Amino acid sequence: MSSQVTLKEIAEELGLSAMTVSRAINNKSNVDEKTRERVLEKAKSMGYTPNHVAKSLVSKKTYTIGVVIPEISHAFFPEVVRGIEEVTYSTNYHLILTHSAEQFEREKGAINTLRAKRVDGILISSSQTTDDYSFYEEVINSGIPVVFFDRCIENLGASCVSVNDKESSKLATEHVISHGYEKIAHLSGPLEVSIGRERYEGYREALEEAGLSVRDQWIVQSGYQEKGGYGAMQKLLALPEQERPRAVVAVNDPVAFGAIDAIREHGLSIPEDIAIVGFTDEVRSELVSCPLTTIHQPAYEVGKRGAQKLISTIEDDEPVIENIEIATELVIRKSCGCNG
Amino acid sequence: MSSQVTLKEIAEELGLSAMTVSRAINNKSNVDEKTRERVLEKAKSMGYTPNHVAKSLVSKKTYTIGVVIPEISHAFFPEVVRGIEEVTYSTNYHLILTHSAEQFEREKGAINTLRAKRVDGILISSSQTTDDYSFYEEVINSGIPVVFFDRCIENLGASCVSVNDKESSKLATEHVISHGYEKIAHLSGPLEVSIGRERYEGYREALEEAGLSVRDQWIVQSGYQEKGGYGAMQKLLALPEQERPRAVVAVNDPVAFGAIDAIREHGLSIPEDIAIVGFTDEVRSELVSCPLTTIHQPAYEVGKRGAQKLISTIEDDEPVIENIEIATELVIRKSCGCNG
DNA sequence: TTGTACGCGTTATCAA
DNA sequence: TTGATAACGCGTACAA
Repeated sequence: MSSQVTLKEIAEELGLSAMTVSRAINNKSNVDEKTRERVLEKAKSMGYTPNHVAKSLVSKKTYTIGVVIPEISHAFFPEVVRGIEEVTYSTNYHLILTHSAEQFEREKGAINTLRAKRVDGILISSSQTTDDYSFYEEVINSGIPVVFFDRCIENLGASCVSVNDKESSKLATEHVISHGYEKIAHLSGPLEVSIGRERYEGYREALEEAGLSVRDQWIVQSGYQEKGGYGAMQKLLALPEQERPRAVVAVNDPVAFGAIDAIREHGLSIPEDIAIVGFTDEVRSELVSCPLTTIHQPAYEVGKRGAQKLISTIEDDEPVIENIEIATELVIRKSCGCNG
Repeated sequence: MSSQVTLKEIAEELGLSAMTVSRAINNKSNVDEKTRERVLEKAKSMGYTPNHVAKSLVSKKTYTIGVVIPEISHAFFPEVVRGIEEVTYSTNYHLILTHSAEQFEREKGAINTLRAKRVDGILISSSQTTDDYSFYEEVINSGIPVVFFDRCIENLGASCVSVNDKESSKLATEHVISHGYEKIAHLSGPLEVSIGRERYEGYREALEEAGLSVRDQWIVQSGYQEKGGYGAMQKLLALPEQERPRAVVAVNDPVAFGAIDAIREHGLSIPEDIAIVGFTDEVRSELVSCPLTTIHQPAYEVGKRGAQKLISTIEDDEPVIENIEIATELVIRKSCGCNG
């Protein structure tokens, strides 16, 4: 923060008070037109830039929101950020981007610093290692507007924007079932986080309603990353052949890709030996050698709605807390063996 | 910015002065141990969060840097942001992300607000519609540390982190030439922006050194996006058949993808009828139906080095201004017809 | 060890 | 229309 021209300096140059200069620059009505012109000219020639830090100190408003993202590498999130950015841009807010790398400690640190920076609100997608809800409760109770997106913690008094995870997961699973598969495994996220739990429940419900057995050994925690998917799939492949699943419902696309690697390394092919469906529909999904059947998640829309909800929570006198669900779409490609 | 607990309030509760509380919280040595404990406990129970806005006003330091990105949708940039974030995280800075959508006016607005927010420095990748260097000059002369990345404006007194664009482009072009192609077109970025100009020059030099003619009609401005590549390629395809190029060097991968669409729609195939090389090596490049030969640009590294350079510019007493070039790699796939 | 005074750049308020 | 004063929350410099 290099030393900058201040209102006072402009005032001295002009033989005015800082207050008048302030008024002129902020287009207040009660300034003589000539005075205003003199001030504006001088301000320009001196290279004046208003100091928002000082403004924020008195106004208690920073026009900045914090965004907490668990994994920048997951292609879903940059799209979300694009949606957020579009909204903040048009509403004159700015966005501080933080990244928890799926570590709750890092996430807590980020949130605390965002609070210290007095952002006007925070958009959070919680990390997969989240376990301490009381932290969120404190944050929310402190009065700072919070909106969760994608990975939500509900019933904490904060709004939430996500897709209809459970239904979507159920739909994907039903799709697999309807094509005759019976031995269906699930690579799941941590069940503490909304998307992990809901997608698991969708999978489970689909199986139960179809009268298929839900076997514990077919439900393996994979986390949300490729590596986790790879490892989890290896566990499934290590099962005796007759106990091995014939289809896999993955919690998201990266996990599905990891699983696909494991399946191939095992000498099996997709979808002939094992069918697989994902959840996200990221860039790679339609391009990989066996295009992935998956749930299309409108990332941009999630970001946009999340940002809109946060900003209305910030600005409205009596903000409504709500869970917003955004519709997904089942995209049928080849990996489920139901098509082409 | 909800109303928050202040040092003064804690002090009143405890019958101390705000100063003592401040010292206790900031771990200064000259505080009685018992007092410190009382303060810390009270601060915690009252939910105190330090106010960085007030701190920044005094210290003239925000521990925040601004990042200006031309196009979030281009997969290169989220990777860059990941690199930046890694550095800011480990150095205790934060990152305000702005997006110019390739519009210079929007970029100027973003930079001005970042200055008003008193960020400690700005990382800029300029938009393709940039035409007014005097704006950058003013910004840099105002004393705020600036580092350009990827799309650089040189000789303005700011450091720059980019890949060796000219050499890389030359290398890619030479590769095409070495496989017998002679009619080689270039889909170029705006020549005002460093990468546009340098990649063009690399292309041109390669042709000249090989004794091939550089024909104006084979050099078409495409911008940096898919759509631009599509349109530019259509112009080339509209040429009389014998004047039509047999190979295309695209300024980046998105443009190459756009061009590929145009070529296919024209009923031609790649690489048989027209060969093409890109520049970026983004996620999709190896996955598309005809994998793209391209220059691998280490995006994460660019972000990391850019952030490091910016932060050292901020913190060093006598910062060195330099152009940092990061090495690329030619990745040979199928689209150039030279392989597999 | 603790406290007081002052300033950071700005604006709200009241007075001239 | 303009100006003086105080306040926002904190830390430096000095005094007690």
